[in-house]
Amino acid sequence: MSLSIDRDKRQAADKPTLYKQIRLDIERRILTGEWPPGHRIPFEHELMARYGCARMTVSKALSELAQADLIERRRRAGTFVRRPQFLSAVLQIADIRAEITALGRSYGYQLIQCSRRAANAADRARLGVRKTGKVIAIACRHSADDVPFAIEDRLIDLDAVPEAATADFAIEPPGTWLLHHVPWTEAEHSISAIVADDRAAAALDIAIGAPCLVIDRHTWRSARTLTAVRLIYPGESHKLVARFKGG
Amino acid sequence: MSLSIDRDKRQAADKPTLYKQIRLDIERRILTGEWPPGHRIPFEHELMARYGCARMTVSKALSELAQADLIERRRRAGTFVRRPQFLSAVLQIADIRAEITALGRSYGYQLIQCSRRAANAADRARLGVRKTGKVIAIACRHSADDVPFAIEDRLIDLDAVPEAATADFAIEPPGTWLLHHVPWTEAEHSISAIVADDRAAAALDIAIGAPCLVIDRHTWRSARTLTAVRLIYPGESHKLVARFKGG
DNA sequence: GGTATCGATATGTCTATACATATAATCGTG
DNA sequence: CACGATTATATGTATAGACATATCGATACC
Repeated sequence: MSLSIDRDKRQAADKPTLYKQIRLDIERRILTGEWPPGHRIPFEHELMARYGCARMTVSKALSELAQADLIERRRRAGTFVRRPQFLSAVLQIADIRAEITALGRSYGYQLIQCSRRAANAADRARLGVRKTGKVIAIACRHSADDVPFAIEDRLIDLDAVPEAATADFAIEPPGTWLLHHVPWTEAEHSISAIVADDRAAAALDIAIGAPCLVIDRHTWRSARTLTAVRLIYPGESHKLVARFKGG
Repeated sequence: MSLSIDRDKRQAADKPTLYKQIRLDIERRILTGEWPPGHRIPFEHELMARYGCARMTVSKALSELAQADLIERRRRAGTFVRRPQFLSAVLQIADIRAEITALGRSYGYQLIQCSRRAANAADRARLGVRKTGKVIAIACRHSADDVPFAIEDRLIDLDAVPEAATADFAIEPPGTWLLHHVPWTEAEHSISAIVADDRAAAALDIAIGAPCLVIDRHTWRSARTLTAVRLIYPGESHKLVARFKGG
């Protein structure tokens, strides 16, 4: 009673289970435009009949498609193909030490400067806080195979992260320490390009005026600022790569 | 370019069902580091006992976490916490026209050059294809409120996207046309920084040597290259912003 | 016309059970 | 010991049935 299902011919990788066949079949119809955005997908009981299976099985296929944001399910109304999504990229950025070691290169770290002070006006502006308080200001450099990889300029709000007072940033990079000790709930990246000034050029061993990629990252826990960091990478040697799926 | 970003929104007012509670509970333990990468999550039968439910219920929770790449499940061995993606941002990138108009600014578009030709060696390398075939090469400029916003340099594989031959890229930007006519399954971004050469400087009305942000985007449908595009933005006036949640 | 109620309906969650399948661990044999 | 065969086990898929829940539409009421 089950009717034949077109199999994806370009990859015969894993064994097709029924719910995966259903998922791929629907996915194909959506991606080819046969079922355009807004189209109502057949009801679960219709799909049960079409594929000759139990409702839980089609439900599993549809749930995965919903989790992948390809379709939208509404009680009583039915299941619908979602509006075309914008390109959506998952940018995965490990901390720098993990990133370099993951590449199989040796990681080097030099603390350039680390001071503890009462937040001045510039610090407060950068952290986006109003009250005065204590901060730690850190400048350091990361290198891969002894070649400068990035320089880091960081402020940590000591009132929000009091444990940071006990950390030794001469040994462990602040980014790594924070990731392992401080849970965060929100972050914001701002990526831009600058040309190297004399300080950056000297630290990165590049020419003044060379292009650099800049990541400004601000991290919060429940609306409370934890840290603000600026990372400067040589722009020609470094790339941020994001690979993703969409439809 | 203020590529806008928000992260998933639909977790807020969910009534806690059992499987969701289980999922959130495990998610929390992973994100707080209580269960670090490589840690073996309790077996399904242990979780059944802990939460007092059927195996299908914990299985559903674990399956969703596996689909989100937070955990890895191996038959006979168990379920393990994956190497965390420390920072992961969902960048939602509209095509440039939609982006500019969404900002309430007027969109302008100028086609600089458009030609159809047999792919030369450089084209094939850029598209990552072996066979010779026809391509469309396009250069154009996007502006917001009559200020240059970005320049675009694009190749379209005509064998993969034959419909592109009928499009009029003097009227509609190629990115917009593609987004509306060609479904894609995979894409890759590479973000880097360069300094403006004379051509970019002239087109963007900036100084030669000024920093620029570059996005190289490659798009596939089922392992078939569709298009490769390089977008160059003035680096000081535009930023890629990603805001997201995490743990 | 406007509004409150209520029933029908599609999805959402959960259970208990069954068998399939991949593979870590063990056992047996040369 | 080395190595192939066997077994135990955790996950993977599938089922039928039950009840929950959101909500569209119609009906009744003001």
